[in-house]
Amino acid sequence: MQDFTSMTPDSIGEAPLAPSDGAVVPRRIDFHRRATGHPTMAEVAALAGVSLKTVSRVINGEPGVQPGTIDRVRRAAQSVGYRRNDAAAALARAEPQATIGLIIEDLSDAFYSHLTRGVQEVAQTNGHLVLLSSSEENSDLERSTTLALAARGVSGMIVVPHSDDHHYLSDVIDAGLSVVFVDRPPVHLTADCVLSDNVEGARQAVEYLAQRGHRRIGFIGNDMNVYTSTCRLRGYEVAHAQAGLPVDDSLVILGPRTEAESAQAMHSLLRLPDPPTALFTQNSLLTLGAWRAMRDAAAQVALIGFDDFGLAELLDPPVSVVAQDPVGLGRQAAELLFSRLAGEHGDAREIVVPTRLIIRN
Amino acid sequence: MQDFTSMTPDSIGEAPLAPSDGAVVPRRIDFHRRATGHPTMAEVAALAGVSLKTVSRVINGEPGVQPGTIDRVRRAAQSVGYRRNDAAAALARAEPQATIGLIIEDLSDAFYSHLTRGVQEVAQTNGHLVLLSSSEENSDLERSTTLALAARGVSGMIVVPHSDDHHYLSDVIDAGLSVVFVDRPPVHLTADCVLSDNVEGARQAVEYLAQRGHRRIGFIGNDMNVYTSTCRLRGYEVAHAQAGLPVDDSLVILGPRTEAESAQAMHSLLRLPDPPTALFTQNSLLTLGAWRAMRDAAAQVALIGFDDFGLAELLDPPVSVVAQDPVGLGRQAAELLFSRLAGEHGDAREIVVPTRLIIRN
DNA sequence: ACCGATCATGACAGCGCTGTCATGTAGGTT
DNA sequence: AACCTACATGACAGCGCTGTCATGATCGGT
Repeated sequence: MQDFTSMTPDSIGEAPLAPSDGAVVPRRIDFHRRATGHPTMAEVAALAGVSLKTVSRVINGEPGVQPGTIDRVRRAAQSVGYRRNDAAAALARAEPQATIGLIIEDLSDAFYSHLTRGVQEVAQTNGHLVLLSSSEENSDLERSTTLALAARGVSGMIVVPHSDDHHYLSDVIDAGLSVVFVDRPPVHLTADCVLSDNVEGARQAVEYLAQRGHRRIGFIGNDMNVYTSTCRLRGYEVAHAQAGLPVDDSLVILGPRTEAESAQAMHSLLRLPDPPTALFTQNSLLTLGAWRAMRDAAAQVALIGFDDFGLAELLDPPVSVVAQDPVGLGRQAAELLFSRLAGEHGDAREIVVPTRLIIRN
Repeated sequence: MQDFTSMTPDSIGEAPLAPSDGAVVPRRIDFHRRATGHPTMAEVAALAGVSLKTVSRVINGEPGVQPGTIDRVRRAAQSVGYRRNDAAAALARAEPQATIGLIIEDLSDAFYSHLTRGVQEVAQTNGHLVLLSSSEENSDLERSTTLALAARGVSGMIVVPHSDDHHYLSDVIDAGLSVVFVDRPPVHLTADCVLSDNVEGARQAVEYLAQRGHRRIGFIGNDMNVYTSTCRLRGYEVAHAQAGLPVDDSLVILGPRTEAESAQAMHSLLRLPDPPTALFTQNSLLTLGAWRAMRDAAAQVALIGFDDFGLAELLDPPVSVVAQDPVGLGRQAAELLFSRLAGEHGDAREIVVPTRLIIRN
């Protein structure tokens, strides 16, 4: 402490000025520094009159440095606004940076943004940052973006997969990178994944309708290339089987992807000689389309949609839903990932997050 | 090409096995490699029988390598699943990684998730990834998270500021890091920023109401600590002035932050001896609260809310709004940031993104 | 007063990669 | 044949940092 005051002025004044032995002295060093912007540990060390390693010790809170020295280094660091270069630190430690990658389809979709929030939350508690990337429902982009994340040195990643084949990921996984899939399982690859209970959620909804006496229950869903569609249709079928109801194929419409297409599908259902008295829709877009069609036709059809959406309760009539828990999905996926990062080995796990039937009326 | 086939077998078989000069040979190297996971350029080089630098040339597509060599290196890289360590590359180049930071308050808010999408889009086109961080409306967190991003070596960052003082950022900015503020301007700091046209948007809405003959127009808004509140209230006042209407303070309620509080505020307005015939609300949460209160009271009050929200048109009655363009805000902010990164200097710029009055009825 | 133990500190190599410069080789010129 | 000019390739230092080990100083014990 006491030699701090007597020492600092010298070291401060001296070290940074040093060059005095020639005219061709590379001022480049100084110049270079400006390019990167940040001051380095070496500069702090020179300022504080200690070795680089001692600065490293202080910055990282390692023990075995005298209080006086700590103080001196801290002040020097303060005075030049030093901040550690995490990338370099990670490199030297031969470990990945505290960052996890997240690949989703479309952030403007509420489902994904909530999922992202869940991931972000858990990442933050674990002192990690989230490197975000959007696949825009494009398989090539998903692939390249995934590999880009891997190259960026993330510790692990969470993927909402879109492409049909995640084989390309096995290299990355073999190389020690943990990957957790969420919302849909990986294809051609076994890996951790976190899913909504699609079959059961759909089953419950349709069961509810059946219990209320409905015998003709329609289904509007995407085409069967989408994993969730398949599951939710299965739930619909299971519920029928359990209720002893036959599935009438004319009530099952697969294909619509937009709200308008769904509305059209609903109109065609309503025009049937023996139209459905209830309807189950497979996602919120389709739900909304069907709802519109019902409203326009002033039809009295009981509706339950998969996936909740804002204001569903404020519509007239309000919309009952099978609510997923996107934030929970994200959280669980992140927690699973961090448990892997913490060294938990063992077989790939599949976590199923329950859904909740919300009847609004 | 032709010497490739004759050469590969040798080099492949030989190089990795090399150690044969002692018993104490550090197998640790091999061990270490497994820890990081990824193979390195050195390994690819050994495999291909070339120098590390040549591998670097091939991987980075630098010119001046013979086609045959390129091929050999490519195959070697393929065979071990090589992927470059971007962090190390960035370090060696003494430049930041191709990553921009984004700090927002809450991803589960549609406004922010759309904004994020805009940023993400532009980042992707520019070959950058987005490092996401949430401030959770907590100033300390905003501060620490911002500095964490800076330490992570982002090229620049986009901030939706929450804290009242961004002075702490000036160090970072001085160090050469570009920062763009979005949705709200920086405080105690001049820097680039991208804003919605809050005053004008609000003014237009209130002007519209006034033109429709309304003389008593209410206002429900947050307290005045929030930048956007201030602006939107100003727009309300300006419209009154232009229409020659007095502002009746009993019609202006500041403070509500939740939907319920807004509903309460609306109820109290309706109980006034001379209640408003129209209402302007300052954000979608407050809009919804007021709408609920109006519906519950079966009151006939013309409503325009700032900020659009999903399904506003499906409500009964539908809700007119001043729509912002959150994706556009994000895009513009990112574009401004990239123009800075591209070397565009000059004074701090302020970009104002227009709003759009959407009358639904 | 001597010796090993304890402690604070520093020197140095190396993380995985790139920039710079040196080296060696093949081809063309006189 | 001697020379110069590309050109392909490699050796080496260094980006900013950390781990390991060495060094010198300080201390108590006998």
